[in-house]
Amino acid sequence: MGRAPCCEKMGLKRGPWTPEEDRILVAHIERHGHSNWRALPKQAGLLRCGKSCRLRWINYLRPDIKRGNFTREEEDAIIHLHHMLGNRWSAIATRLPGRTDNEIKNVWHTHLKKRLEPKPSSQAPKRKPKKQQPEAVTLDGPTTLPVSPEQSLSSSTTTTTDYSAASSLENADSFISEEFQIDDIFWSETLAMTMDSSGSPIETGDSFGLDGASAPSTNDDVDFWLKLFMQASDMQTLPQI
DNA sequence: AATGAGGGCAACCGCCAGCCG
DNA sequence: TCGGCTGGCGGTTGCCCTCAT
Repeated sequence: MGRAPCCEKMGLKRGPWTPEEDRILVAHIERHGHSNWRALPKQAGLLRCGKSCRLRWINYLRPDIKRGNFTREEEDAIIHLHHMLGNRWSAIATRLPGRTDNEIKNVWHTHLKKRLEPKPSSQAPKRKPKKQQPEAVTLDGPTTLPVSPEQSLSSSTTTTTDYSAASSLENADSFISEEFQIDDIFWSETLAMTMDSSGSPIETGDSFGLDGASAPSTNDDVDFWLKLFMQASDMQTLPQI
């Protein structure tokens, strides 16, 4: 299975897109669609490779892209979905309408991963957050992970980073919006709903690591967590997750 | 005011899987 | 069945901006 070259390197522009290129790409896609990314730039008169066009469209120009800072709910959703799915950013993105895998990946690496890392108490951040919109959450602040006793579903296993981080986060004393707390009641109800017919909890497996290589071992596991999370979304009055 | 450090994010790179002739 | 082509994905890079000194 030979590998096609990404694009013809010669004569193709790289780097940031100009407003004019954006306009051309959007106009072309609106008129003709994007049935063939490879042929698209030539048809549209763009000196870009098809991959670049696709990326630009998907990550930036698509009309349904939601711009702006991630909300607390979205960040919590990412944390939770990442716990479920690992580094499957596209899968996570499908659960967050308007957000792209690239964006989620960036947010994870720049904000959320740090947030979950245990913070040495003696090391206060030296810099203020770069920018904050009014509705934006404090990126360095604590989060409200849906941690509960029922996480023994997987706590009997060798989960490491997330739970320690979660517990440290739980100990944080900064403001946490009550509205988005997921408490024991939630877990009791949700888990009760996800019992199988025999009344025993669905086996969740033990492979929800962070490295992607240890993603859920079966589709059933993923389905379980996705179902669980969607139910959580319904119950927590989340606007859209 | 200058400058170096660090963070954020758009874009690129390389691999993989599926489709099709 | 095989091999080429394409779209899609995750990892990584590098530029630009902000902040601390």
